[in-house]
Amino acid sequence: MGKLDANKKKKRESLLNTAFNIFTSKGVSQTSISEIVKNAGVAKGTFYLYFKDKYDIKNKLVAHKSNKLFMNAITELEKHKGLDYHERFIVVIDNIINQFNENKSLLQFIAKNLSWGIFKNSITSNESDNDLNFKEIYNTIIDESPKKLKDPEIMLFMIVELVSSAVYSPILYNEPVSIEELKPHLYNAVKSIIRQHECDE
Amino acid sequence: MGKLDANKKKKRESLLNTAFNIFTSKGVSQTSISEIVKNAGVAKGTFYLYFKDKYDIKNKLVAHKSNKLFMNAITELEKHKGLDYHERFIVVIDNIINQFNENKSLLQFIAKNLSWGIFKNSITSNESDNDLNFKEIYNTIIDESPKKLKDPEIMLFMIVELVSSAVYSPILYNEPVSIEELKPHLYNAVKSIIRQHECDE
Amino acid sequence: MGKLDANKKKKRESLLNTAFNIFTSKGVSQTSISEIVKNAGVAKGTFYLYFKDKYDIKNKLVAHKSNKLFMNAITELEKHKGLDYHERFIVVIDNIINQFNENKSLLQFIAKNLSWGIFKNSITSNESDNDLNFKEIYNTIIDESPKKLKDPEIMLFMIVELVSSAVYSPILYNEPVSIEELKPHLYNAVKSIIRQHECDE
Amino acid sequence: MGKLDANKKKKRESLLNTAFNIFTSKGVSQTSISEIVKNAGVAKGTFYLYFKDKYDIKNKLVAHKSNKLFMNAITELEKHKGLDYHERFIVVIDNIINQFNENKSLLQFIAKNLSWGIFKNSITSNESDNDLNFKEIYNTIIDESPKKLKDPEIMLFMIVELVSSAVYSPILYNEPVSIEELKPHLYNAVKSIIRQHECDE
DNA sequence: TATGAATGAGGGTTCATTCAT
DNA sequence: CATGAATGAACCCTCATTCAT
Repeated sequence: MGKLDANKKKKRESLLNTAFNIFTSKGVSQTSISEIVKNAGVAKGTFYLYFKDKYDIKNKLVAHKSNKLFMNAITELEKHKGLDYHERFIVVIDNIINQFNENKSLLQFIAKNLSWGIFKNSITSNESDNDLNFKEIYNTIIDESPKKLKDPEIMLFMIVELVSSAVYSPILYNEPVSIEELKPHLYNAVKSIIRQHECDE
Repeated sequence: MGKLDANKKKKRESLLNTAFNIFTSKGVSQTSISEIVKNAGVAKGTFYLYFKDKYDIKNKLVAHKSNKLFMNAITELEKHKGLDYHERFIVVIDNIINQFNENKSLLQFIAKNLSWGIFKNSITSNESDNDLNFKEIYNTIIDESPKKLKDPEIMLFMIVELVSSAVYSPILYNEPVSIEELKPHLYNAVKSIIRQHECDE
Repeated sequence: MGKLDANKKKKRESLLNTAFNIFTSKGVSQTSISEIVKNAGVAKGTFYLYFKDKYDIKNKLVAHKSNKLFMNAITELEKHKGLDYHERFIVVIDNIINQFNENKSLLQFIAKNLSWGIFKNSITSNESDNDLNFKEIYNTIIDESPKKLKDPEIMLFMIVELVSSAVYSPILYNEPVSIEELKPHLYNAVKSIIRQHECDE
Repeated sequence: MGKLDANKKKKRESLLNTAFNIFTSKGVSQTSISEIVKNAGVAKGTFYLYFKDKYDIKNKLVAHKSNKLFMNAITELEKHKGLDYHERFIVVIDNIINQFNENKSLLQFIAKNLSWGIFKNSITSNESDNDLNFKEIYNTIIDESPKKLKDPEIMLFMIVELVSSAVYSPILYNEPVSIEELKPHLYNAVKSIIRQHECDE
């Protein structure tokens, strides 16, 4: 890679990082492109060499950040091969919650976009950025189950919605309880949702 | 009430109704005050006699609309005195879901604000608008239970989050399934969350 | 008319006059709205209260200025009731040429728009600004002729094109001759065009 | 000519052709250099190796295109040696009109610049492009006349202005009549202008 | 109270031009 | 010669807010 290409990459990265920081600190709609470029240390016109507009950079950030989020969770999962199905489920959820807990601005940024929409988009979209194959993950989760699952998609949907929605307030405001206090209840709820979708033989 | 007062009230109502319609059709951040007053048929300056800015009117609308939402659900609940505790819970949830289903722009408008935040705000805030006493409702729900509940607030929190999050996509996009298909699964999940919080004697 | 309305009119006039001056001194496409409002002594936003964009104000100026041009010529014509048809024709043309000669920036501004296009637009358009009825003038010119005219519209078209095109360079640059030197030749040419369209009986 | 020189010439030609196409399709002021180079398939910096700015390339195009226009007309004229003076005049005019009629974007592009200005510029300027000697043509036209002409320059001026102005609307919009309907009237007008400048002996 | 003309800061975007490669 | 990434001034336009009426 030549010096020029490296420089281009640096500029793009700088814009992405700066945009992420400002987006998380004051919201996307309150952020202006002027502010992004000023903080990124590039000229206004440069922004338009890399992104179409504010929403283009936002979408690329959402895709990029959530991709990393799931990648990390999958990596963690591979360390727990021995666990049973229900527990492996919890490992993934727990890892994601912990990532959010350690990086609250990440939570704030993708909270509104996470949940089912992201699964859908991630599976269908084929961004070059997107090196994670959600379809495969999805199938792996479903197929791994030792018992046959009734309506596995609905089950997964409800779990994703419950978790993504319920972690927000505890992590950010300790309301109504801290995330650590919530965890056992939440994981019990998840397990009971799974159990309800398992066919009895 | 004098004629003048009536006129005042009419202007305020007109602004609120118009703002709600435009907010739901094109989003809050895309709506300008100019557009609201033009459609409401009042002068620009008049807006500032009743509201501080766009976000003031938005917040008042959220409070007002969600208040009405719960009022309707409580009214419905009173028609089902005979049912047992779990079923009465479902009656409330079902009623709210149905309201959203029949008024999708309402869902879109308060979806992002509903969930636990609204309970909290509604309980603490003392808007003159706000004639519903959430605290009382909350206590009623908890106390009504025949069995003693462990951590009733966490239970309620998880139910509110699960329901408010999970209805959005099915109602608006039939994704991953229609709201009618989702309902039985969702209500089972709710019931099992309740069951987990009931103390065995 | 109240003080407010008077003020509004003054602002609008100021914008029109300023725009005309800048347009004629450096061309429409080289003129920015910023420059117009700065010289007119009003705020940028004010421009948009009165005009849609730069081309809106340009069109209104063209219509307004050419209207005045023809009005003056017609007024002059009424002083020469006794003259014969050909001479009355020349009176109108001569008057318009003299107006241009005394107001060279006017010539520069509407030269590109004058000619047949303006007749057409003026006849069809119904601007409230436009208090001159071109259709009527056109008919008057045609009907006044003592001899029957063949293809009167084509005759008029050629005269308008010849005159509007031929005066530009002599008035502005004295090229290839001064306008006064050109006049006799031009008027002879006009008369011979008319003569060719008169039916011999 | 070396391969490199050929390549240079090719780039320049590509820029000229592309610019002409875009200029005629959307107007000079609406065309950006970015668009020209993108369509010409060269880099942005390359434009500045050949032309000073947008108006430089425009002027070179006008000179080039009108030069070709007259060259073609002269070539045609040489096929009609036997005709008399008036008819040879008409042959030139007719040929130019036909060229415009077959290439309407050419008309649109040079219409505003054609007329007397082009004669003047073409005679005086000594562009390397400009291999046609207008001065010579001009003299030939004047000298060819069998009768002595009064003020031949004014005569030529009026003819050029009349023709160049009158063909625009008929060719592009068939207004007020088609160019074919206009031709006989126009040629009669031209002939009568010539006749008026011929000295009777 | 109610009005709406006026404001001007600040938004997004374009583009001619430069210059290191 | 040729490139195209980078620049930043300048563009058009919107809009929340004010204030004289």
